[in-house]
Amino acid sequence: MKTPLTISIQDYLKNIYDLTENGENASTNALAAKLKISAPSVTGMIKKLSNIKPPLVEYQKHQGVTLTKDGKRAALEVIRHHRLLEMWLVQTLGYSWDEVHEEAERLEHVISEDFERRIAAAMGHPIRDPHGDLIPTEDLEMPVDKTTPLSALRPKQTGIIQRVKDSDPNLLRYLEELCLVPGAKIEVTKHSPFDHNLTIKTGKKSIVLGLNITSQIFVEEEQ
Amino acid sequence: MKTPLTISIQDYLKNIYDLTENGENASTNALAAKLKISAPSVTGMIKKLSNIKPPLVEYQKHQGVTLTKDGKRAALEVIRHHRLLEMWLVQTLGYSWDEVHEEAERLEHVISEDFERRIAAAMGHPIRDPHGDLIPTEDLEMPVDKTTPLSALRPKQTGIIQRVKDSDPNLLRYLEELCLVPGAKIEVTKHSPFDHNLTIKTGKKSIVLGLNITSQIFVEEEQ
DNA sequence: TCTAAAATTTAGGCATACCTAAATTATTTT
DNA sequence: AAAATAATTTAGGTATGCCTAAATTTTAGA
Repeated sequence: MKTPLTISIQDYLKNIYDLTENGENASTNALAAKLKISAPSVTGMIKKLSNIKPPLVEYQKHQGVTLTKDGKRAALEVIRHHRLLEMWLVQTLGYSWDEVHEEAERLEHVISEDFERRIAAAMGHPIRDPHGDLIPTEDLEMPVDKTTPLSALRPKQTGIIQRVKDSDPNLLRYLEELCLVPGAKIEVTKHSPFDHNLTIKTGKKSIVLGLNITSQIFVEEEQ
Repeated sequence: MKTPLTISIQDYLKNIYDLTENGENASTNALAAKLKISAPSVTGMIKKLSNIKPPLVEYQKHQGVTLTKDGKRAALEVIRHHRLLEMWLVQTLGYSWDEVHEEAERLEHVISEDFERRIAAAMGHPIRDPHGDLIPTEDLEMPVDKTTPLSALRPKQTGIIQRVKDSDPNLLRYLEELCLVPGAKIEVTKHSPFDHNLTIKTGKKSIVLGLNITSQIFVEEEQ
């Protein structure tokens, strides 16, 4: 009997993908926090995912989990759905980039492969979603991200914003007001050594941004 | 504690709505057949739905169920989602009318009210879905259908196809080939009394249709 | 009207996916 | 290195929503 990829399982895989992108194992607690589920529940599901026929995760007690090839494919499928949907909602229904996440979060689990192909084609096979996150390709490869956190730039360096982490809708709304959105050209004009504040010039405006903001913005360096 | 409208419950309510549209109660077996679920499971769910705080169904043992006001509202909400989604999939993603049902069936349970409003507005608040089924209004009233089954028409009578029952995708594909789709003008030219076949003229073609087809097509009579 | 068939319900189970409390293992601090 | 703390797992439970088999009720036929 094949284990169906339930919505719960899809959510686990997607979040394990996120937590293991840096190369580390996903810890039980970190997963529990991301999924807003108790740690014992996570342990239970992890065990299950590591024991099904083609295992979806690699698990050693007390060591956290990583995705297997199969698990990674399944995770990228969900992530592709999510990011295509976000782009679709913004482009065709006028959602703003701070509103799309929740809607895509529910739709991602129920759309067909046919639907996925249709919206991808209708949008001309976009590379990034509205926040600039890279969209896994149709054959489920994750493109390599070559951007740098804005926080790493220093005065005189310039770049184009490619991506903003979409964790907080309020931050997104704030950045939109400041026109700090993907595509915007920026130049760092000042760096404050102790608080890590950066002064950014975008268009005609100059703005001072703290590290908790500049670490969420990723740019493609120019020159 | 509020009982959440789970996907299962939404499916029950929607199907009870269908089965009770004629004024009769929905029988356990009929519901089980429509939902493709065993009869005992249906009995169990029905009992639950009739016992929750504002009951969603009215139930008497061995008598079948009807929807309460609350149940009807919830059912119409799901049906509105379904029909708006079908229209939207056809209009914006090029789905054909025989393909949309399945996709809408899954999406209907997860879209937000915001999403509903956006697609309704984007399409100019359509009255009917691609099969001609009436779409419940935003305040969840079901418009009155004034169409007649094609099977009730007799020679010389003419009409415009408004609706085709969407139960069988193969029938839909067949009718599409014959251009018997909502909006098509037709004229009945012959009636065979014993087999109830009707000969229909549409455009330049004449077609003979059996009762199992003409009873699935609904027209607005002219003159 | 009585009986056979059909419809429905009761009884008892199962899988999924969550929970809390308690036990265990790992890590840090002193 | 022992003790304190943190992370994780085990144990035992719950709600949902489905199942089959058996009992019961209703309906319909002779």
